[in-house]
Amino acid sequence: MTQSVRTRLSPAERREQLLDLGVRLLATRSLDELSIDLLAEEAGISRGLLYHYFGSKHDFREAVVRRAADDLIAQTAPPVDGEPEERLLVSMAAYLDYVVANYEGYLSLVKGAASGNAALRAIYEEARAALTDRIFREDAGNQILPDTPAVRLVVRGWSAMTEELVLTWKVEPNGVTREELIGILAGSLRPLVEATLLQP
Amino acid sequence: MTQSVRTRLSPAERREQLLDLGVRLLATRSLDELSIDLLAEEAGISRGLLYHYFGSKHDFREAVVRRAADDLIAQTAPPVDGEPEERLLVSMAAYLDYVVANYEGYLSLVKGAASGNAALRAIYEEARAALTDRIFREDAGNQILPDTPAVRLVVRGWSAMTEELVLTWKVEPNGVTREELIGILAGSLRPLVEATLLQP
DNA sequence: ACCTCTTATTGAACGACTGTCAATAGGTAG
DNA sequence: CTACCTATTGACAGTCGTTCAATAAGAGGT
Repeated sequence: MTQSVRTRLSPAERREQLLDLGVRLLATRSLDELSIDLLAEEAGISRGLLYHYFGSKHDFREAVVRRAADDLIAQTAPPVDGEPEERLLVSMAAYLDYVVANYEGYLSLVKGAASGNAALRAIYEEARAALTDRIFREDAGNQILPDTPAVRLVVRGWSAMTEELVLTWKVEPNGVTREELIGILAGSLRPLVEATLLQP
Repeated sequence: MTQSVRTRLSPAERREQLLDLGVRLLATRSLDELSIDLLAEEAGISRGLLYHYFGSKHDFREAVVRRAADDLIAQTAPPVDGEPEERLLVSMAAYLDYVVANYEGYLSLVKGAASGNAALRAIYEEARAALTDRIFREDAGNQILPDTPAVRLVVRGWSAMTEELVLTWKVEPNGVTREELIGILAGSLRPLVEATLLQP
């Protein structure tokens, strides 16, 4: 991988190469093991060049995480037609399949977000908001999901539950099938909201 | 804070002092901002001494997180008598109050666990297992919660939801009262499990 | 083919931090 | 008061993030 000859790319190409490499490395290492040293060596460039394209290590990580989040949102876009319940099922399936297919990378995204950095957290929040806002949008007229603070809160909690369930199931399915899990995920939202609305 | 004179404590005392200081600092800084330098200066000792008591930075962090987790478990112990539903309510209230009172520290615990390190993750898992196992134990005879893989999975998800809701609510209550939140948390477990059992 | 100029790229240097270890000194037993 | 045990120190080596003046790749003009 060590490049003896200095190759000169256009800024756009180099930036792309470094971001792609960053996302790819995220599947093997965790976010804070993604050192400048490692990345420079793996890309066959000097450490200095990274600072030319991304101001700091944090900025680079932020760009990598943002790209990973964009991938997630793009690849789990819900279908535009069909019944609300059906679309929710398809959404859940897409999310589940994405996480299973990109397990390590997704884990790095989640960990990175939780790891304190405000910028990373914001990207993560944004991605999850994009996923849950779809649900409110899918429910035209807010018949299933009235838009109250408590319901917003519960939908957010349901997102966290979904994430936890999918990540856990990926590691230990324990006999639960993919279809069962999707059914549980999609089928739990309505009872949760109803239970919330029953609160005095 | 700089100690001009070298004070010699018994190993037990020094260990205790350092751990306490570590937990206290966790309320201000995040886990990976808890450097050896900072801690040594704050404690008025040399960096070397920290390595005498804890083999490495990771070991020290692990000890600090373990202490924080033990605190959480001890302070949220459920009452031994009363109806199951009532005990669940009291448990939830204790958990909520603990998180609100120790918000920053609890956040550091959660972040630390998510941050990749296997040892930290294990401590966190252990703490959460202690919290959820209580629920299964409270439900004598497993009338509400049959002990199946799917139900185990959902209870785990419900834990994640609970954590998310409490942390979010602490920052943005949005008009939801403490009692409402506790009601939502405690009242959501049964519907969730029932919806799960309905899955074909 | 050669030259020129822009700018992508380098590598040395600095500071902050983790980790190691032989030397030092506090306190206690005798 | 002395001697010994060991808690504690401080200096040193290695790693990593970050900066910046110097270098050379490659395109465009002649």
